[in-house]
Order: sequence, then structure tokens, then C-alpha cells
Amino acid sequence: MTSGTRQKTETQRRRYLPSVERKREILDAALIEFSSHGYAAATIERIAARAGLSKAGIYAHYKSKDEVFEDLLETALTPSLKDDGMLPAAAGAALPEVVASYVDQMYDRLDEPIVMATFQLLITESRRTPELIRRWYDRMLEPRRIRDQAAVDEYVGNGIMRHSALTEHFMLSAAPLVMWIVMRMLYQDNDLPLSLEQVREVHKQLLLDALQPR
Amino acid sequence: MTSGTRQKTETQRRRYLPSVERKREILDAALIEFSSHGYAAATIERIAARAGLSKAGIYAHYKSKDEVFEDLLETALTPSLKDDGMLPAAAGAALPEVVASYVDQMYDRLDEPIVMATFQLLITESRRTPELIRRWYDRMLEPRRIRDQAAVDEYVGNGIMRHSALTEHFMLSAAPLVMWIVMRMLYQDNDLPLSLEQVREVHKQLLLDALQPR
Amino acid sequence: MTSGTRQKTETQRRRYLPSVERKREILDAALIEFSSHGYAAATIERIAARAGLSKAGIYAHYKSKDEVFEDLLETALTPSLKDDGMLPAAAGAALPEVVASYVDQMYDRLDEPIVMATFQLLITESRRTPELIRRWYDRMLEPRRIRDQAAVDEYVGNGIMRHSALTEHFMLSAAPLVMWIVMRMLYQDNDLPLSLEQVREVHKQLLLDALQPR
Amino acid sequence: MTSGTRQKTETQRRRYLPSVERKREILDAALIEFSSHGYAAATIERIAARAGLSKAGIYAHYKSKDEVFEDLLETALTPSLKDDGMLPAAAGAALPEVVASYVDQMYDRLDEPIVMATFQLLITESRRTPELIRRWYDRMLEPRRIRDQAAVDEYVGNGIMRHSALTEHFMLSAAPLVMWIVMRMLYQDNDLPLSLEQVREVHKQLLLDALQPR
DNA sequence: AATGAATGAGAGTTCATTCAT
DNA sequence: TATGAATGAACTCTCATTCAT
Repeated sequence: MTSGTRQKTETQRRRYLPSVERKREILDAALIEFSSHGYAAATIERIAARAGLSKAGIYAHYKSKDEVFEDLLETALTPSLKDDGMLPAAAGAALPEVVASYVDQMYDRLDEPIVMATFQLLITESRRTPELIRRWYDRMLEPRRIRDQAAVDEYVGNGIMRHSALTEHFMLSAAPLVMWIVMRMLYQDNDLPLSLEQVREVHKQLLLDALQPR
Repeated sequence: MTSGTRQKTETQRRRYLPSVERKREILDAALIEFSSHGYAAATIERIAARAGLSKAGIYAHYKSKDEVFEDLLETALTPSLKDDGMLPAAAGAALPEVVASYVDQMYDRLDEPIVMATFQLLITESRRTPELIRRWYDRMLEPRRIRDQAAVDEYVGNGIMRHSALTEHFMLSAAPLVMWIVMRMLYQDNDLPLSLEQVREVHKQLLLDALQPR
Repeated sequence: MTSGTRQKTETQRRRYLPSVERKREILDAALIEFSSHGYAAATIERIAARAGLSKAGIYAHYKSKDEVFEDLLETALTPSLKDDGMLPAAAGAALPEVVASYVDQMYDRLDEPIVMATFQLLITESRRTPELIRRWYDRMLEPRRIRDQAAVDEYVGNGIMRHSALTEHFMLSAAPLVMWIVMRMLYQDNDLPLSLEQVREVHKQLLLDALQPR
Repeated sequence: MTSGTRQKTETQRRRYLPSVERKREILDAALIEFSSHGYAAATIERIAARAGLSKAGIYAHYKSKDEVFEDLLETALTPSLKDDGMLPAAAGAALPEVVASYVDQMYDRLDEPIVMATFQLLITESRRTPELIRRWYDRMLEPRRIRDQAAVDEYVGNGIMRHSALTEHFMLSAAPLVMWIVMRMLYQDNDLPLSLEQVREVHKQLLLDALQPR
């Protein structure tokens, strides 16, 4: 949250903000509303209230609800782009360190709640936004996948990883984390039977077992 | 689907059906509408049209949209109950067969499109129905998880599986499949980079690697 | 209530009744529903349930909701017709007895709850049924008013009553009771500040004061 | 009515009004619709049309039909509060003047059609609004009743009025007027057998007869 | 005579969006 | 930039009424 929730109170006066700042506040609000109610059930009015302006105020910055949504995903998804591929380039590192670093990177990212929220939004609203997903995929996932896959191929060539079904389709290496996220969605506020930490450990172990040369 | 979609045509007259049958048709229609538009964006009118009756007709069988939704999940989720736990009880079987049978069972289930659709619905609408999810979890998942976990513990005791982080939290053994389902949701109509068959093979291999005694 | 409420229970089977009897039951139910919710807010379904048959069952006896309503008023209003005018014909009676008998007759009538309910219905739904009211008025009220007025004129001629504004417009002699009925409607379930008995006493006294020759 | 009915015509453009003014117009319209069709049969659409805006426009000012109704009664009933008790404080006045002034005040009030309409609405819709009635009663009727009763007690003490059943329950002194209002409701557009003027005379005479010391 | 299933016509309400200010 | 007022379109749900049995 860039600047804290800005819910409107009775006493608050009109605030005139430059569009860029206002948009940030609107998107902060939109992320919360969209991800907690879904696109269709979220309302411009609630987003506006949360952002501290009026319904009509939103339309000073966006032409439509849809445009808010698109800008939200666009913005939320872009920043992560900076991260270089996640597998450390094959130095002389030993497998356990490689795996640990790879897995930790993934899990650490989830500490920012925006990442989780965005990911969930992506899942639940995927049907709304095929092209958005495509763009996101082409710009974010595919390049990394290719880089990771290349790194994996090199590790395999080096004999640091053993060739296996997993090294052929390395994207599946994220599976335990993805499953945990899904479980979290399903369980809502209830207690998950597995903590993120526990999954992380199992995750590392699984990858080690699958990649360790014999 | 009893007899294909039953979209109403101009010429068609009223069809009087016993409530049980009509409900089946309504739920067939509802599954399609809910899972392709989401709960909020699905409309009673479209469900009705798809089921071949009028908007008001739905209300002769259900008190509200919500009730349709609940009955849908209830009905869609209940039948699978018959499946006994999925891990074959530990006879003298060898690990590869055990794993193959376990994995195949999971994947074969997905051939019925209702299962996929329901599962996706569950994910995207989880926020609507915490209690429903709870019920489903308590009746369907938890019992099986316990049975499977017990079977695993026995296998471990027998030395057929090796003790590992995965055998401690065996529910994670479904991860690759769950990830594929999520990918399928994200990719919508686009070509997935991985076929279900490919995932199935990786899946088996992963489990073998993780469970094979050394 | 002719035969007690006949609310439908789960176990009750279909009862085939001759139309006349069924109609009586329907009207019993209708009086309750119409007078407690008003014509517009009363529903055929509730009337039917109360009468112990199905919604469609009503239509075996009446062509429409309106027809039920009309028959209800028609029936509820007709029987009282038998009562001859309420003022005892001018025998040699003394005024206090005449007044007492006149007033008591009015108040005693109200013991049948149907009378109160009908009267209230008439008031609240008067706008629906100008002609019904007209008929009722022409058949019920006007004849009695004329008879009473004639009796009053005779009493005045006899010197038993003194001529006054009230003897000119004797229909106003019902005023305190009418006011009490209105108060009862307004107060609903709350405690009225005046009991029917108290009003009756005031009523008698008022008439005596107004009619007593000086 | 600020400026006559404001029915919307094809050519008329949107009129933007401050909420307070618009609400006044809405309530004007609502009074007409509610009192001529009853709460249940009145529709938001008709009220809106009569007020010169769209159905949804109503909801910019009121949350629900019920809220419109409540505000209507609230508003319609409050103003009269200003009227001090209706019986002139016991100066040395003679009874005929006291009675005349008291009665005239009551009848003059009815010249504003809003008063009649509101009163009728109160009667026909009393079942919808027990609390509203209560509030109205507590704020409007009860204080005046007490004040009037006190004044009456004083008059009786002075010997200006004679003690009687009526002075004990002085609220019944309104009875002839209430009865006339009820008759007016029943008779709808037909000719009443009694004019308001006639009732007023009878009314005065009745009170005089009942209160005149002997 | 009676009913369960079905429907057309509307009702109240919501909401994205526009307009005047 | 910002807003309160306004609206069209759509939605859920109700209800008197009809139909097939």
C-alpha cells in the first residue's frame, strides 16, 4: 500500500491531486476491492470510497471500470519484471544451494501482499482478460521460463542436475507453491493444514530428490 | 448432460417436467453459466434460457440464485464421495505400480468435464461460500487425506516408501496436477505449453523420485 | 371462523370438497389475509395455504383474486341484513332504555371478530371497490338509516327525544364507536388508552345529553 | 405543492436540483400516489414520473420505497407540532365560545388537503408502520391530549364545564369529525350524505349539550 | 375438484456511466 | 480535478394466472 488507505470521512474536504498520485490511490483501492469481491461484484462506488473520492471522480482518471481493472493488472504485474531469471546462472554452485536460492526467491516474493492478491486476481478473473494474461505471460513468464529452462539445461549439461522429466518441463517446479496458493484461496480465513514454511521445506526436498544426480 | 443443451426456440411449447428432472437440467445449465461467467456475472435469465424454461420457472424450483449455486456445488461435489481412498492399500505391491495407479486415478477423474468445471468454480468462487467449501472439505477431502496419509504411513513402515518431507505432508503429492489446472484456467483457450499427458508423466516421475527408498 | 383454520400440513392429503364448502373455507382465509395485509399485499398463495389447498385450487372456485375479494365482501356484508333497524320502534319506552338498547346492540355486534375485520377491510380498501361500497351502502346502511331516522323523528314527535342537530342527522350518533374503531386500527397491538366498555359508557351518556328533552 | 405536478414530457431535459428540493417534490408525488393507491400498490416508477425524474433517480435520495414512505409521514406529520393545545386556556370565556373555537380549529386544519391525505394514509397503512404511528402519537397526539385534558379539568373546576363521562375521556370529543373522515373515505367520489359544515354544526351542538353545566 | 409446473408482466433495486456545476 | 444529481439498462425476485395431468 503506497500511502495507506484513504477512506473518506465526513469531515474530509475535497483533495485535488495530480492524476498520477490519484491513480495510484485508486489502484490501491481497486486491488483490494477486485481481489476481495471479484471483478463483477466489485463496485466503482466502493473503490471510490476506499480511495477517498466520489464515484464520478474515478471517471476523471479512467474511462471505465474495465480500464481501471486493466491498469491495475498492468501496473501490478509490471514491476516484477526487473527480477532477472530466478535460477542462479550455473557457476560452480552445489545443487542444494541452487535449489535453496531458487525456492527462497519464489517464497520471499510472496511476502508482499500485493503479489498474492494479484496472483489470486489473475486466477479468478482469468476469463475476463485473455489478452491481459497473454501479455503478462509473454512479458513475464515466458522470458523467465526460457531463461530458467536454459539455466537448467546448462546445469544438466554440467552434471549438477540429473536429466529427468522435471528438467524437461521445468516450469512445473513451482507446483507445490501454486498448490498452496490455491489451498489458501479455498480455505479463506480458516486455518490451512499446512504453513507456508512447511511447504517451502517440502518444496526444496522434492526438487532436490528430483534433480540430484545419482 | 441428459440430452444436450435445450435452448428454447420460438416454436417450442412449455415442457412440464417433474421437479427432480427439471432441477437436473437447471443445474446442468447453471454449471455452464456459473463457470463461464462467474457467480456474479451469471444471470438467472441465461441459466433459464439454457435450461429451456422461463426466468420465473427457475423460482418454481429454487428460492434464489444463491440456492441454485449451493445446490449445484452440493450436487456436483457429492457423487465423488463413493471413491474410496485413492492409494491402494499396502499389499505387497511395488512402488512404481502404486504410484502409477494413484496418479492415474487422479487424472482419469478429470476426463469428466463436470469435475474440471466444478473444481474451477470452487476456486474462483471460494470467497462466496466458505461454509460450502468447509462442508466439501470435511466430507470429501479430509477423509480421503486421512486415509491416504494412513496408507502412506503404512507404506513407509513397510519400507516400500522412504520417509521424507513429502510422506509427512502427503496432500502435496497432488501439486503438479493442481498447477496444471491453474495454468489451464489462466491460458483459457490458448494452447497450454504442457499437455495433461506430459504432466502426468512428470508427476509420476516426481513421486517416484521422492518416495523411492534408497 | 366456520370450521377452524385448515392450514395445510405435510401429511395432509388432497381433500375434495363441494364448491360451496370450499368457498366458505377460502373466504375465511381470505378475510384474515386481506384484512391483515390489505388487498394488494395479500397473496393468493397465502390465502390458499391458509385454506388448506394449492394456489391453483383457488382458481377452481374463483376466476380471479378480485372475484375472491368481491365475494368476500358480498358474503361478509350480507348476513347482517337480517337485523332490523336498530332503534326500537317508539313504544312508550323511556329515553334511557331506548338509548341503552340502541347502543348495546351496536357494541354487541362487534363481538364477532368478523364484523370488526370486515369493517376495517371496508375502510382500508374502500378505494378499490366504489361499487361494492355503494351496493353495501344502498342495501345495508341506507335502509337502516332511513328507518332509524324515521324512528327518531317519531320519538321527537312524541317528545321522548328533544329536537336537535343530532336528531336531524342521526347517523352521526355512531361517531364515538367509529372513532374507537379507527383508534384501534391505528394502535395496532399497542394498548389503547380507552377500552371498548369505557367508550360505550361515554357513548350512552353523550346520546342521552344530546337527546334528553329539557 | 411547490409548482404543480411536474410530469415528465418527452422533450424535457434532465433537471438538476439540490437534494432538499428534489426530496420535497418526491414527497409531494409520493403523497398522491400512496394515498390514492395504498403503499403496496403504489410504484416507485409512478412516483418518479410524477416527480419528474427516473425510477433510479429516487434512489439517489432515498434508499428504499419504505424510506420514502417513512420520510413522507415524518415530514407530513411533524409541522403541525407547532400548534399549541387546541383548547383555549381557561380565561373567563363562556362555554359556547370555547367550544366554537375548539371545534373551528379542528375543522379549519382540514382545509389543507395534505392533512386529510396524510390522515387517511395513516389509517389505511397503519399496519405497515406501528413505530411510525407510535412516534406520531407520542409526539403529536399525546402531548396535545394531555394539555387539552388539563384544560378541561380546569374548566370543570371553574364550573364552566360540567363534569361528565366526556370530560373524563376528552379525546372522544373529536368523534364526529373522525366519523365524517371515515365516511368520506368510504364514499370516495360519491356524494356524502353530510357536508363538512353540517357535521361541524352538529359537532358544536353535541359538545355544548354534553358540557353545559346544568 | 385439485395440483405441480410454468409463465408474462412487472416490481424494487443496483450500478456503470453521464451531465451540469 | 472533483462532485452530487441523474439515468438506462439490467438484475433478482414476486405474483396472478394458466396449463397438463
